[in-house]
Amino acid sequence: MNQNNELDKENFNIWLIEDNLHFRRTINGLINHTPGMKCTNAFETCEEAISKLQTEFPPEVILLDIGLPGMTGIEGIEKFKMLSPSTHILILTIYDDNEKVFDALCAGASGYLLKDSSPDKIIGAIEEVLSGGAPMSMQIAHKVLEIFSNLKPKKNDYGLTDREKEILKFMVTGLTKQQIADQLYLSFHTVNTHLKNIYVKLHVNTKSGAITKAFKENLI
Amino acid sequence: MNQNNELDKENFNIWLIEDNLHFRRTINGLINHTPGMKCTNAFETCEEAISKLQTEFPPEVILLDIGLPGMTGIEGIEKFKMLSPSTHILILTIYDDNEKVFDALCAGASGYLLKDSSPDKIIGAIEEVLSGGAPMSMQIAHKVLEIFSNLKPKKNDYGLTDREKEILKFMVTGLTKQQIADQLYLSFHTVNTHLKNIYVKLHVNTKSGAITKAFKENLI
DNA sequence: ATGACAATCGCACGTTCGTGGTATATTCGA
DNA sequence: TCGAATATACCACGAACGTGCGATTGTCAT
Repeated sequence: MNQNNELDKENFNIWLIEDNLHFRRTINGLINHTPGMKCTNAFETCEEAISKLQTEFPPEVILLDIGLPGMTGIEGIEKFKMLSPSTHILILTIYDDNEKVFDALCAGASGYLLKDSSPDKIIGAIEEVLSGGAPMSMQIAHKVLEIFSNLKPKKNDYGLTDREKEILKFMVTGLTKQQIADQLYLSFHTVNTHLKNIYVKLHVNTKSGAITKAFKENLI
Repeated sequence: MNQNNELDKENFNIWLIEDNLHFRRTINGLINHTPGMKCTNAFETCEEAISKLQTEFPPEVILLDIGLPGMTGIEGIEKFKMLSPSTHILILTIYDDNEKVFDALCAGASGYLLKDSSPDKIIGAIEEVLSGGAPMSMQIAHKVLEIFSNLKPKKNDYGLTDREKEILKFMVTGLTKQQIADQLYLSFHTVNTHLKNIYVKLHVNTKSGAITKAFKENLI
């Protein structure tokens, strides 16, 4: 164990989860014909892989399809990441809709490949994951940045003044009017007035409404 | 204009914004020695580039440094995107901290390269951007996915029951207890009790606090 | 079948909020 | 220099909230 010759040989264990038999065999063969990699397990479902995790050491990389029968790949990612956080999960799927991509990456996937990727790309992606990268198909990378740019609406601040924004921030922390007044060395009445003005500008009439709007429209 | 021979020749205009003279010259030369690309302008600051945009047609791609004197690259991205939404902005910088990466991509950058990228990679990235991709250095891609996985804490739901989560959702919409009761065909007292229990579980004691927590911890 | 939990309903009391007013000082651009 | 906007402050009253006590019903696993 001390003389770890696995690392010297760079013989990495890779698991494959893919319900399509043909594709499973193809990828399996591809990996096993690559020096330094070994596909030690190939499953049809996440459930099988998870039960195997109880008895075997986790692999360095799991190649995972998303559209699986039974447990969906997204749920699978979360499970795997719980059972073996250091295992890299590389998505290999036909799905490229924003929702799936977003969910998979949020769940902790280390990369996302589309199934039209060439064998070279797939092997390259595994290597990239092993060296700390985050391989993505071109389309996926594009989608990822798209998601980012939609992440910050940051549009109109409804004409809130600086003071009003400041008070809004305090509101969000859950303070009462009196507590906000104390924090800012103001009179209760002043804070009260500011709140009234904020409500008008945000078209709400409760603290709750103001807070919800603040979060949804990135006013804070 | 109809016989658009620019596209046939694939002669793409590229602008460069970079305050380091040496680097600017290097990249400039690199681009101009690549068939199909032309670095038609090289600036030291975003301000210069923006004023040029008033009189010249925007380029297909802008290579942009982030650590600039005057207007920061992030602000620059927003300005460029406003003036010419179709122009791709490719970040080329030494900065790789999460904050900068996140802000740049949210602002609308189409790619993010680190300055230690090889000339090949830089040219390749420009080509990738032009063909609808989103090139990123390996480290950046990794950070991007890291940001994603931190995006959804989605951890403990504080043991809220289904009913409590449902009521929490209504709370977020700004309804009063009585209104929530009406919506769910419940007594005011029932809703009141649920709120009390929610407060205990979330460790808050106001609607505002519950809503804030709901947003911050993705309970909704 | 017994206990734990969830969901429902009730009352009372003090606190906080939302809203209708009014009013003054300061700042700042037209 | 003269409004307009902003920040500040005050009062009063009904509505809504937060919290202390209850209680009954059903489910579900031990």
